[in-house]
Amino acid sequence: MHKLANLQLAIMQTLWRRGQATVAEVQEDLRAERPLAYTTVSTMLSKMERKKLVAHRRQGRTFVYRPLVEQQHVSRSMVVDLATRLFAGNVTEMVSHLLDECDVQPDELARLKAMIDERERERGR
Amino acid sequence: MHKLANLQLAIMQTLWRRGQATVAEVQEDLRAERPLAYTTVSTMLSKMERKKLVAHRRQGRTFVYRPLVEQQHVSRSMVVDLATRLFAGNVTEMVSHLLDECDVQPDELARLKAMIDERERERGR
DNA sequence: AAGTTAGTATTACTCTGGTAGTTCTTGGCT
DNA sequence: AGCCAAGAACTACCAGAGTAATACTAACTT
Repeated sequence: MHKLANLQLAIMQTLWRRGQATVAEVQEDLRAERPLAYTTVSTMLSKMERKKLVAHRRQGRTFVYRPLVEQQHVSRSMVVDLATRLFAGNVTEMVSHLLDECDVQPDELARLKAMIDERERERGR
Repeated sequence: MHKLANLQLAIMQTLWRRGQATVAEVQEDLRAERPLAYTTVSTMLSKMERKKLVAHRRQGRTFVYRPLVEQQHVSRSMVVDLATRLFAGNVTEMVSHLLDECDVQPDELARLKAMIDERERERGR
């Protein structure tokens, strides 16, 4: 069960997006949102490596990191975890809160309904 | 923006459910899921009081705690926070993951669709 | 009145996440 | 060959969550 904290998740996001990245690249990607010292990113990546979230290989003198866990996997476990802790797994309530707060576009709603129909059909069989 | 960690959220849940509670009651409620020393719960409540999450009044020699933040409020901010951090606010994706993992009953799906229809109607006007 | 006990107050310790400075190393350039 | 700079390694520090033992206090019981 992988549950990532704020910064660690942000770092994983850039690794997922790029496939792999050096410390400098991760730092660059995060700069706009949160400007961090080079060594901060580096330290974090080391800690994440200890936890088997990422791995690195050498390329010349620099390290190139790659993710070891899948985005899908992490997303799911975090979403489910929150749903469990907040609503005892009551999905409807969770979705309700989601729709309340983020104001969702009509086409988004349509897509959602389509998705649900899909599931219903699968279930029905 | 209130973002509660694991135990603190669990404690809030019991306060929300009961309206108010003593340390002993909270401890009892949590016992099944996580057996904690009386003083652990007590310490935690003190810390939460410093953060204005709860308040207490005396009743005889014992403290009765009550929540200072609303469940709705906390739920929403935590859900939205996660949606933002995981999916850049893409609600559909979040719901998709939700439905993937928790396997949802048909009547639950129906209720979800109904809810979406509701929103569509509101939006349409 | 004195002792037991339920409960609060105090203190302390560990772990993880986050942040970064300082030092060491080495590859590339002149 | 020797220097320079980029990057890794090491060390350190703080805050917050979680966990609990110990010390103190006052209420009830006999």
